[in-house]
Amino acid sequence: MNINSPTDTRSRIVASAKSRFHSRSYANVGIQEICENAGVQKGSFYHFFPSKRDLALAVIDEFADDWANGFVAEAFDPALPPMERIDYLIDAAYFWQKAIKEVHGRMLGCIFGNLTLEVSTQDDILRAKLLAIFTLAKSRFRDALDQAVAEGVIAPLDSALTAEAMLAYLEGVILLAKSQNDPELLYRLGPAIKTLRIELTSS
Amino acid sequence: MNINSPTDTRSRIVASAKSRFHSRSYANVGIQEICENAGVQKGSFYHFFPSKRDLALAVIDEFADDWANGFVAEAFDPALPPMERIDYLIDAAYFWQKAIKEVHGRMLGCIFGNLTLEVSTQDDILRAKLLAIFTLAKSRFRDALDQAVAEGVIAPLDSALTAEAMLAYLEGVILLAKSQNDPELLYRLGPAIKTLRIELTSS
DNA sequence: CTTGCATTTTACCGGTCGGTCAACTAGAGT
DNA sequence: ACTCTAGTTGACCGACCGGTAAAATGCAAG
Repeated sequence: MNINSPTDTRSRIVASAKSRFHSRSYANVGIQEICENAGVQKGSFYHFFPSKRDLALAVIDEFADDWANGFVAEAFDPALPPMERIDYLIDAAYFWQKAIKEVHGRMLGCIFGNLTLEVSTQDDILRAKLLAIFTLAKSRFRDALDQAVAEGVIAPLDSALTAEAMLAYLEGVILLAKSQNDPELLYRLGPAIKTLRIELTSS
Repeated sequence: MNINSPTDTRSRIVASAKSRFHSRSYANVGIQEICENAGVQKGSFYHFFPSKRDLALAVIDEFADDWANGFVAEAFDPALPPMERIDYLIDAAYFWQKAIKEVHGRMLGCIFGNLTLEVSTQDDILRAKLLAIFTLAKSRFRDALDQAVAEGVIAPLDSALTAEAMLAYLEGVILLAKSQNDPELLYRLGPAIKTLRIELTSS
């Protein structure tokens, strides 16, 4: 029992799966292929993961970590004026997708969105995991909106619903951009996210 | 060479594939399963479709027809005031997803969106087909916006970009609703589509 | 030196994948 | 009657699917 990773087998599996699930799809990528790319035997895979679904859960976790510790942490920096955080996030998403396309030749979009549409009718455990990621993202938007309202930067609104609407819009723009294989759509449509508003209903 | 369909084999295949691709995914549904459900032999399938992809193209076409001749035709009725068409479309999408969930137990979402995220990095022909569907949908939004501007109902805006933003928003809301398996999200977030605005840039 | 456990290797399971093929049936045109 | 062809059948292809099991390693603690 070593506190440091005794081997990097598990992480190589996850790394291989991350890029493949992102660039293709869940069902289209087999365990065999992942293992070959990671230089691991299939029996060894099943030592670390009880099933393919558990690999997907680990992949989602790692992507969520990358996301929370990467540009999203920068975008939602509390030191930034709240509405600028949203601009920053859109910018970051744009540059990220653009960078992926330059390297990979394709707009891969958002894995959370990709996986959601692929598996959420077939696997409630994966769906719940994805939903938790979206719920977290939504709360970042909401915090920014609440602060903007508190500072008088924007007029009062239903921050919970508007945050959800903004997240939906971001996912939708990424979807459409993927259908065009063109990240520039994010640049053109992204900034309109701040025009979305859902009013408070009289309680 | 009969102008009437000599048999309904082909249409039974497509009908079986439509419901399965919609409720699961493209990669997850095999030709064998489709054939069994349609009461058709696999060899017969390949008499009508050169490949699985061609079946997907036919499925997309049929869904697009359903869509264009169904509630979308009603929603985008030129007799309706332009902005009401958009309300109508959102309503129709909500009731449709709700009806599907009541029958099927699941929110299945939009097949065009589902397929886009699943296959568009792997098959440019399918991606192009899906893109054409989105382009058509976009033009319906745009026509409504142009007319609303002409009638002075809304302030001038960039109708092409705003139409695209609205379509993106609709797809995004459906995605999020699917992640929650709850069509009510469409009801709560849908109406905010009319708050989206992209201004004309000075030419 | 031995025990014990985590890891790895290798071979294997039944089933399904998308797709092919040759043989056969049935109906329409001549 | 004969031919042509669209449609249909069922067997078959190699490859791959997710997952299993047992034997072999390596390594660390006693």
